[in-house]
Amino acid sequence: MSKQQTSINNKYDRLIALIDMDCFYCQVEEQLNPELQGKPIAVVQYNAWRGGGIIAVNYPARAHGVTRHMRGDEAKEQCPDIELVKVPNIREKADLSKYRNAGKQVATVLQTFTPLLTRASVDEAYLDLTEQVQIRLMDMNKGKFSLQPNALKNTFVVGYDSIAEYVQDISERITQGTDDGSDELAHIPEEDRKAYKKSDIKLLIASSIVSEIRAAVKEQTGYECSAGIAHNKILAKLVCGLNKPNKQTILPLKHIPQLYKTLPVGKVQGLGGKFGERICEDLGIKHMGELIKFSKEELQRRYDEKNGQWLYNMARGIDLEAVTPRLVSKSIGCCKKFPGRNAISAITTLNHWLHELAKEISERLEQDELENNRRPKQMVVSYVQTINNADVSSSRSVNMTTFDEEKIVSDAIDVLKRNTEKFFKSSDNCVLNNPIKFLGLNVGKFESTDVKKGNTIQGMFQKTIENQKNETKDGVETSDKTTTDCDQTDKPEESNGAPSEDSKPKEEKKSDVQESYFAKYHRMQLQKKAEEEARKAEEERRRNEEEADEDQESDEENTLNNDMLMEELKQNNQSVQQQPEAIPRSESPAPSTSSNANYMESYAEFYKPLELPKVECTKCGKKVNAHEIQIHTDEHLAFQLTQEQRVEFQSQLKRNIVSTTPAAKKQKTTANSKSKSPPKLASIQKFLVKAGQDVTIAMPSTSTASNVETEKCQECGKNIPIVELFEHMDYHAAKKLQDELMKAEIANRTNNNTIQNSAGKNVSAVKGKKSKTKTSSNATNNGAPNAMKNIASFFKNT
DNA sequence: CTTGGATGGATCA
DNA sequence: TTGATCCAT
Repeated sequence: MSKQQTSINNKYDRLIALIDMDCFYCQVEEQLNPELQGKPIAVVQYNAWRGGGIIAVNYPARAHGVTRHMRGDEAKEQCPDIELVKVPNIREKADLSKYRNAGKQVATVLQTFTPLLTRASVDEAYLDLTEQVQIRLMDMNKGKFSLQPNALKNTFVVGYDSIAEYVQDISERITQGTDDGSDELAHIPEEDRKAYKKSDIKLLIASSIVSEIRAAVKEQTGYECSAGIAHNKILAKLVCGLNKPNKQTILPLKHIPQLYKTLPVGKVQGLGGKFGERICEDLGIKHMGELIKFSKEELQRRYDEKNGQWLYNMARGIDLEAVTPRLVSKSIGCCKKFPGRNAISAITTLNHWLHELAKEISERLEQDELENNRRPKQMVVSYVQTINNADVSSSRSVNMTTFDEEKIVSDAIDVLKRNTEKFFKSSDNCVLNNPIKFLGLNVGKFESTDVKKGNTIQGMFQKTIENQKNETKDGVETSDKTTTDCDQTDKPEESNGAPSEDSKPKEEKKSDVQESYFAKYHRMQLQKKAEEEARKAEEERRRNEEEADEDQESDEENTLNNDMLMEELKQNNQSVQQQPEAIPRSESPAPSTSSNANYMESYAEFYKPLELPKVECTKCGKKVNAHEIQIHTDEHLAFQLTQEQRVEFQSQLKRNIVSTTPAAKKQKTTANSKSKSPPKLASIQKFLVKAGQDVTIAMPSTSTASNVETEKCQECGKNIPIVELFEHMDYHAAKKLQDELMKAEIANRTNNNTIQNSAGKNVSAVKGKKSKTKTSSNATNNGAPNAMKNIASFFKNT
């Protein structure tokens, strides 16, 4: 099945963030060994040969010119002070479980903000924040939320010198009204204008949420990350890399062309390989911007319908791929290369390595089952052999029934024998006919072990919710009539100190219910730790031996006494490396984009369902589309869950609202006191009317059919059809923002603070033209509460 | 002497 | 569905 797509009509409606951990492995190591903090480090695996292969470099080291693709020794040359941290070996194989666990920890935090996230890799996740932005817009409207400087910290905007200019730009466009922006909008197709106009406000709000997310990640895990915020995945990913580390970048629609102008085609995800190269050659282009010249027909003719359509869209900054909720990987695998002479040629060697791989798989599966209640149905054995000097890769699958190591091994051997012609050398049935230079075991096709719910998405949601319920059981019970805004009573702040040093995953502490699960989990952790210790000792001993041995053959051969067999094979394998012709194959895949209808249906499951049966939410009483109820409930739960974690934020936020601006204070009190009574006409509106200025965002017309379900707008008292409520609230929120901005302008006259763009790291191509003078005082607003200022302080004096 | 190694996702015939 | 291949980090 093709990937889920959103409707082309929603192309500017979604708010997507990519969160990417900064040099993640290094951060993990630094946290594990605080002595390393601040020093240049790199993480290497297998440091026997030339200092080992670098798999991560921290920023101090990068400053010295150390990059990945270097060996440890080269890094030392570049940066003599560098600390090379070696990935531990388990069973003579690099063990990355540390990083997997750390990644899981991060994902756990991310999950509390939205269920709509895809874990893209161990250190990256896509989040769809569309609904959260809507909620926040409403909160803003109710005065429960206002943008604070902290929310804009470390934030960059493509095309602007600073976030301040961006905010100001938004402000100006709002106050100047629709007509003034028509220059800009003139090129925008009529049907897109509405979304286009709201884009910047929403991106800004999304960015403020991302700020909180990143702060929460930092607070709860100790890890720093960067983020990109845009209307789709690919652009979010793209801009995430623009400012690093520990920064986030917004991509406004308006500046996509500018960004594209000098953006090498290969930078776009999906175009980094052969397909991208082929495009550049075929079309004689280098930059994304040049792609816009080509018609959809031509692109489709050259590259097939799907790829052509996708390219056509991408050239316009459009990517419709949905963020599908997925927290756990679809497959679990491990593999190892046996390069050159190390190629496996003896059956005993093969057996040995299969056992090692099987052990790892089996262990990880056990763990996985505990955590995720699932078992794989299938195992894939993949291998690369050298057959008369050419590499041949193959893979075979077998059904999987048990995690038993022996069974896994024998199955693997079976498929190998079955599918490798003349498995053994004719002379000797101990020697493989074709040496194996790569071996991998991969399991997948998971099946839920939870018999009640299948492994349908619905079921998984259900289960997630149940887990969360259990974890919060002692906390918030149902029945309280809180809305999703979750206006909580202030709790005493508990200093959520630095992340604990102990290496146990955080999940453990989360709860004391579900004894058996955690007991089991804990036991496994301890056991694993013990085993690790033992292995470390063993490893240490062996390394010492190796170091004594000047002629560094690989560990494997030393361990296995099949040198003679190897020698025999060396003769045959005086390999000439052959460069396979770099002829582009047939259509390389690009992310799919068939613009067929009905993706809305699939996407809608997670986003905005159309008219369908409704059910009443037991928590807020709101009527929700039936198949949306789980997500809706999830939201409540997410808020409940994160209450403790976020109470600090929230109360801080409130204090700031109260303490910074009298106006904000007033807003807040009115918001609280009015409760149900029809709101007095918001002062903004009056102000606006008085000022005789147009509003950018016109009050959306509401349908008046009598049979639609409506809800009374808290702000203006009108009955608004539920389906239009979000949009309606947008309208108010936009005005609120405008109000904020105007107040800010006023305040600005007495307040000179500006926000400083911390580094000149902007992509040169996308630098804004306007470079207004900035005060050079590095007005940091970190930390100190009284340094927290209202958004007003972010305006420049012009 | 190994176009980095381990890992995961996705596409296509 | 399977196996080969590509892509990304």
